Amino acid sequence: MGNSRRRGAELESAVLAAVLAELAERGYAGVTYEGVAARAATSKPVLYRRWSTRAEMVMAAIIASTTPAIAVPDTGGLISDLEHLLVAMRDNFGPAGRATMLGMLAELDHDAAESLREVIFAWGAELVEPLVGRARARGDLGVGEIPTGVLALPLDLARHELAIRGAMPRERIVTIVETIAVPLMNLYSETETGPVPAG
Amino acid sequence: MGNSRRRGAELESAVLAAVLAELAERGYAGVTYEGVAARAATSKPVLYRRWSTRAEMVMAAIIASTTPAIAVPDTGGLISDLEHLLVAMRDNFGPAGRATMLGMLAELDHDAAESLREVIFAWGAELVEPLVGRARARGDLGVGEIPTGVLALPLDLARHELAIRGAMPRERIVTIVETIAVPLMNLYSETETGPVPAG
DNA sequence: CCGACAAGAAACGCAACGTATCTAAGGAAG
DNA sequence: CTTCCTTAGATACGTTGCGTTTCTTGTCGG
Repeated sequence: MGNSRRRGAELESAVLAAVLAELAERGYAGVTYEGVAARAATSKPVLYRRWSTRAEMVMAAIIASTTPAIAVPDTGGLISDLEHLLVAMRDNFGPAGRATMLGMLAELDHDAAESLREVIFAWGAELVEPLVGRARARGDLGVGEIPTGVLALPLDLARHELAIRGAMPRERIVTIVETIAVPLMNLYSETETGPVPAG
Repeated sequence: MGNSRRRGAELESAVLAAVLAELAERGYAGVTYEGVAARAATSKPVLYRRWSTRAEMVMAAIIASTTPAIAVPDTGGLISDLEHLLVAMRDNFGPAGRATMLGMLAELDHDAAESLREVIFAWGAELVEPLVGRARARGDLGVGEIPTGVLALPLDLARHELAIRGAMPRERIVTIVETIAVPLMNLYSETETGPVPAG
C-alpha cells in the first residue's frame, strides 16, 4: 500500500515535532504517548523504544528546539540593558513554558533533571557579563571583580519570579535591577577587596 | 454492622490526614483519589463532593497542616542568624515537599495557586525583619531604611535554589548571605537616601 | 537478492479517572 | 418516638492512558 516507512533521524524529528505540537496545543499535562504517537502517525512502541518516561520524551523535544541565547542590544546604560534582558527572558518564557518546566522538575528526580537544568540555566551569568563589560567600557562601573553569584543574581531572581510567583511585572523588573543588582555590582566594582559585611 | 459513620469536620480531617499519609508514602505524583479514599476508609464521591481536582485536595491538606513560622534564635550576629534561617528553611523543605510544591504549581493555574503561594511565601521578609532589628540594636547595621525587596532577597534566592536547582549546599548559603544579602543591607542601612546606581 | 533490524499495527491487563445510582445512617424538627 | 432530609458510603460504569507483548512487513546494508 501507499507506504513509506520513516526511520532513524527522520522518524525521530517527526516525533519530536509532534511532541512540541502536543505541548503547544494541550499543555504539558496533556502530552501523552498515545497522543504523540497518533499525531506523528506512528505507534507507541516506537516512542517507548526511545524514551521510557514522558518527561524524557518532552525534554528531548525541548532540547532539540532550543534556540541559541539572545544578544541584548546596547541601549546605552547598564540598567536599561539589564531590564531589556529580563523582559526578553520573560517573553521567552510564556505560561506554557512555565508549566512545562515545573511539571518536568516535579516528575524528574534530581539527577535526571540535570539536562533540563542546563536549558533553564542557559539564561545565566554569561548573558550578564557582556552588559557589565560594556558598562565598564563606558566608565559606569569600576574595575573591581564582581562575584559570579552577583552576576547571576538578576537572572536567578527572574527565574524565581517567573517559576514560583508566576509573573514578573515591569515594576518587579525595575526593583531587581535598580534596587538590588546594580547597587551590588557598583559596590563590588568600586572596591579592590570587596565589602566587609557586618556580623 | 459495626458502623459509625463519620460526618462533616470529623470525616474531613480524617480524609486530609489520609492525603498527608499518601503524600509522605507515595509522593505527590502517587496521590490518587482512589488511594486516599481507600486509606481514609471512605469512597470517591465523598472526595469529589469536596475537591474537584487532586491539586485542590492536596492543597487543603497542606494548609490544614501548616505549622506557624519559626523563630530564629539570636546567634549573636546577622550573618549567622541569616544562615540559621536558611538552614531551617532547607530542612523544612525536604525533597518530598519540593516535588509536591512543583507539582501543584504546575497543575494549578495562576489564580488557583494563590493560596499555595501564601504558604510558600510564609517564609518571607517578615522572618528577616526581626534579625535585622537585632543587628541594628547591636550596632552592626545603621538606621537607613532597607527596601522590602532586599529584606526578601535571602529567602527569594533560597526558594530559587531549593525549587529549581533542587539543593542548597552550605557554600551556596554562605554566598547568598555574605556576598549578596548582607552587603546590600549594609549599603542601604548606612545611607539616608539610598545608593544612586550607575547607568 | 537476502537477511537483519526496526517500524508499525493490534491487542493485552492494569490503574485511575470522573460520574451515576442506590442504600442507609444519623442529625434536626415536630 | 417518628419523620424527614442531608450526606456517607458502596458499587459499578465507560473512558483514557499506561506500559508491554506479539506479530507482520517495509527497507537498508551487504
